[in-house]
Amino acid sequence: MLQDAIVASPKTPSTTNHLLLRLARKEREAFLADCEPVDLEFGQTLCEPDDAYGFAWFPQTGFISLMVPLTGHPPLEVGLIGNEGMLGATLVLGIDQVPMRAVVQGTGTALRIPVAALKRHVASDPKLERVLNRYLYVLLAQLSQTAACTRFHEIGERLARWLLMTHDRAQADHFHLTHQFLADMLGVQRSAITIAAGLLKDKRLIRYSRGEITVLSRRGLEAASCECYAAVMADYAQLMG
Amino acid sequence: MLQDAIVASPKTPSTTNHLLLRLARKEREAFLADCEPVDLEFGQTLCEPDDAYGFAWFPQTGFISLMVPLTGHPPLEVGLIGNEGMLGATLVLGIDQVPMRAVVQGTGTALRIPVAALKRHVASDPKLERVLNRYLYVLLAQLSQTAACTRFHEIGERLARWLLMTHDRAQADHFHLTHQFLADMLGVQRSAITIAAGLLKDKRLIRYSRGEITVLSRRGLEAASCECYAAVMADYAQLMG
DNA sequence: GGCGCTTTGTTGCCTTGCGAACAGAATCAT
DNA sequence: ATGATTCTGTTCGCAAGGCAACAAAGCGCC
Repeated sequence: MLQDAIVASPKTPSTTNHLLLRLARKEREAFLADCEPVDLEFGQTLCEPDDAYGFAWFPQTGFISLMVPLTGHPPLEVGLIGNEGMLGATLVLGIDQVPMRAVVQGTGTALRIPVAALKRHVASDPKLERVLNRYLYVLLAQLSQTAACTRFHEIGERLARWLLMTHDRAQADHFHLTHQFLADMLGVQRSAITIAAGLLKDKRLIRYSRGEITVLSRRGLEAASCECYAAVMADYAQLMG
Repeated sequence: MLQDAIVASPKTPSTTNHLLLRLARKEREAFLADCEPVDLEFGQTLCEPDDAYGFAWFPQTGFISLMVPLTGHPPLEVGLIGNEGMLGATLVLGIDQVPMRAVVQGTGTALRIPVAALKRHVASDPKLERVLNRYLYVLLAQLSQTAACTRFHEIGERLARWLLMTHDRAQADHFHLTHQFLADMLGVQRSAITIAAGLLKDKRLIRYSRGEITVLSRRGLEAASCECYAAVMADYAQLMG
């Protein structure tokens, strides 16, 4: 999978990022020529709130969490970005920063493009602008949905939703996540995750051991998750196609 | 105050909306010529999630809540729009809808402009585009902050924050809000509001009786509120101010 | 003045989930 | 092997806030 992303002839670099795949061939190639493949390493912080961006990132196989830090509390995850999206969507607004912290959450690769180059491409390719605009809208929808979800839905439902989102972005049935890590993402106690995960395990929806989680039944997880998973997917499908 | 908004010579209509006040005089006049003053009535629903917009609204003295409905739960408020902002910021992305419900929450007036006219002005006035882009960014910041706030902060802090936000937008020390209404906004029990409001009353920060709330000490409310009030204000000031 | 509606005050029970602590199991380094 | 570390399972007490019910007070309407 990593191969798909970076092994390509110099003339026609390819990508697995869904946003970039929407561009016309010619513009995509021009865009990719300005990109640089980089490794995303688990735990790496790509930016802090109000940091100026130097680059935008288009994940290929890795994925990135958007987190809101509050003093005196663990940071809360409010968005997840994989190869269906990008980090830096607000650049299309002409604002070179983001109000959140971005942390690599799944090791893998991404394409990185300097802000100036991105802006140049946006100015010259209406289709690119359109794609980024739409993605920004989806991000907005995701944020608002997540706000309500975090308030009202129970840990088990939220865990199932989160596993599904990760499953989509990991592009594999199997990924590394400890209970502690999940607790941090959802903003809950570690022991609450152990209990909720234990229930999912009992229902044979997932298997796990020492941080290695395997999804056994997507369908089951979808039934166990709150409506928010489907809602966000529907928004994405409606706008991005 | 209502007078400011709608009494103006036909040649130079004026506005109290901060976004529109940022436009150059000539463009503002052209913009206002396409606007229609409308009354916002408490409780009125301006749009539902995924509705197509017919208009964008620029509040002058009224204000509007953005709410996320979840099945089986009361809808949760995630954003508040007064004369510092607008309803329909996503139009600048070329998307004629919003992922949330918009409900009038403070009776007053707004300027309403048809979507097509707004787009025409955005295309011809880079300053307008810039203002709307920046406002959209602020909205994004507000959403993410609110998501974390709703998760972690206590009812008393959130109530104080919410009263401050309303105070700013009501442009008066006095407004109509029952405990039940506050409970719906914050997504909590009515009796929890009675208790939290009782504490603020004991501290002489507010006074209230049968839905009529008076702010006695902004400073005190700021101290009683969580960091989120200041954070959102700072974002707004940094980008718009 | 009396009736009824709305708003606020208060109480008690219950659930969820937090905080903290500890035990066992798997993995890793030496 | 053996000890250290990391991860998972489990427990207990506790606090915040949900849920429900009801009392009292203010206000408007006849």
